[in-house]
Amino acid sequence: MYKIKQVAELAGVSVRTLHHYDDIGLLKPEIAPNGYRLYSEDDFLKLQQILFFKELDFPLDEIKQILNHPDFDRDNTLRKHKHLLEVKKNRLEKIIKTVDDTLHSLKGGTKMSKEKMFNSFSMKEIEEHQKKYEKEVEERWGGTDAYTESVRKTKSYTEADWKRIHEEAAEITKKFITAMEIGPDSDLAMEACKLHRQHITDSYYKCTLEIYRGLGEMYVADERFTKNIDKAKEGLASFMREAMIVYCDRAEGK
Amino acid sequence: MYKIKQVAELAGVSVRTLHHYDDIGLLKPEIAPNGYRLYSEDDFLKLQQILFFKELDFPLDEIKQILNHPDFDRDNTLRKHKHLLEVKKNRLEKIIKTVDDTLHSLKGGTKMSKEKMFNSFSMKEIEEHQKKYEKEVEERWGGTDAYTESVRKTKSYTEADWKRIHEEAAEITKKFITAMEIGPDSDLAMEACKLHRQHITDSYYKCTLEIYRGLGEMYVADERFTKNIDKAKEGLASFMREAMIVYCDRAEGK
DNA sequence: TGTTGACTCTAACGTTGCGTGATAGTATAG
DNA sequence: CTATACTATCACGCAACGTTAGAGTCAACA
Repeated sequence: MYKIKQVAELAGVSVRTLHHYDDIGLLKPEIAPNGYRLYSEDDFLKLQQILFFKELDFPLDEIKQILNHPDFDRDNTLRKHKHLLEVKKNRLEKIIKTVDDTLHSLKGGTKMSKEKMFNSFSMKEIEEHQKKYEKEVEERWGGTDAYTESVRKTKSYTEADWKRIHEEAAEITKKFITAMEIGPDSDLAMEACKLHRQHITDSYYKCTLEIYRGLGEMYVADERFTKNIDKAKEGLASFMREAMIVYCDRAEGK
Repeated sequence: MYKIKQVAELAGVSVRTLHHYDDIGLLKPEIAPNGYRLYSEDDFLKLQQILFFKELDFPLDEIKQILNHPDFDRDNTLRKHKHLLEVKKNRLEKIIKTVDDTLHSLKGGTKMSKEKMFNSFSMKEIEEHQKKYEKEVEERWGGTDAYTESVRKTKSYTEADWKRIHEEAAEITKKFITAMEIGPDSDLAMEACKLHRQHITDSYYKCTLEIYRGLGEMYVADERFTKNIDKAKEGLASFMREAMIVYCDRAEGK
């Protein structure tokens, strides 16, 4: 475990930066009995990810959304980083070329067009890739509006908010696990679904029956979701899907 | 001549950005009778320089200092840009390498050291080059303290301040030109030196006799200074140097 | 045991470079 | 003459910290 100054020095960031990341819920360390922050090895890995995202000019809010997402996949993310960094490098090479062209032009070469003078500064391509990245994250969340609402809502969440949300989620997971012993159409399973759906609506975005049904499918169709959910109990994702289908069918009068 | 929206679109910056650059005195266009801003071809060249500096993360205050400096040399500056951009590109390549190393580590490769995880993010080398750049600019200004005072002072100058300063400078130049007809040790030449030195002290930094003497030497030793000053009249730089030496000798009782 | 310097905490103001919105004047096309 | 687009200034807001202040904690030292 490391104290804050040690982390700052090893990572090349300031103590203030680490305070800020803690305050906004991006990188929250353990707290010692004396109130000091204590950072783990895993915190270092997370910090490295954060710095990769920062290098690509992602805003901290968005980095937080991505890193805190249930289906966050480090390998996949790193591959995307590499690609975006190559795009950024290409842009830099274009700017260097523009410097050369400008030098040549000043030496009595042909006059440069405005387009040639300025197009290398454009962030368009990088922003397009960022948007594609965001869209990919978004597609797992059930809809553009839902995603937007989620981002808007979670933006203002305090530490206390997050703590409560995570506790609620843990309680709901317990109910689902207990219901696994009974059946996906049991009263307990239905109650768990009701609470689950309500939790998503309260904390993230309005979860319609359509979205909820699609979410159940995703829990199984996307193995990253499955793997993450099954961490709590093997087979939980599959069970939740079944229960969610029953819940939605009943709610729709089927 | 171009209106603001045209410039914004051609250069890929926002109208607000151009307003801001006007407000802070970085890029000041002509004003049409109807109050609209009008940008010239030369403004485009200047804007391109600004974007090169921005790409290298120079603060706008500093860009302004550099661009408004009497010995600003576009060729030399572009060569430095190219070099700094290469340094920035090298850093990016190191970050890409770190991504690869991290991916390899995650695949069961050896555990990465903290140093290996974080050292590529360092801005140290870039900052060192920026400092070297700044120091070079600084060395032409007669001393570290003088430079610092100048930056501090000019930071808060308004448009009206700059206008007055430039008018004063023009009047002083006129006196020097008239004094060329008489001699470097004439009363008029001495008066011009007195006003010149006072002008520098009032507007930039405390100009001691030592600094003033050194400035005179520089006006001739550095051909960029010479070229710039001689724009007003051929041979003016050399004449000013002689007059400044006489002025300093007399002030020191030689 | 007390002192001291280093390190830690929280709080809050300041900085930079615009984005955004409001209000009002100017220009041009229909 | 009207509507729309473009222009002006003004001012608040934002993100991501830097910086400073005041106070608590810890370990080394006298």
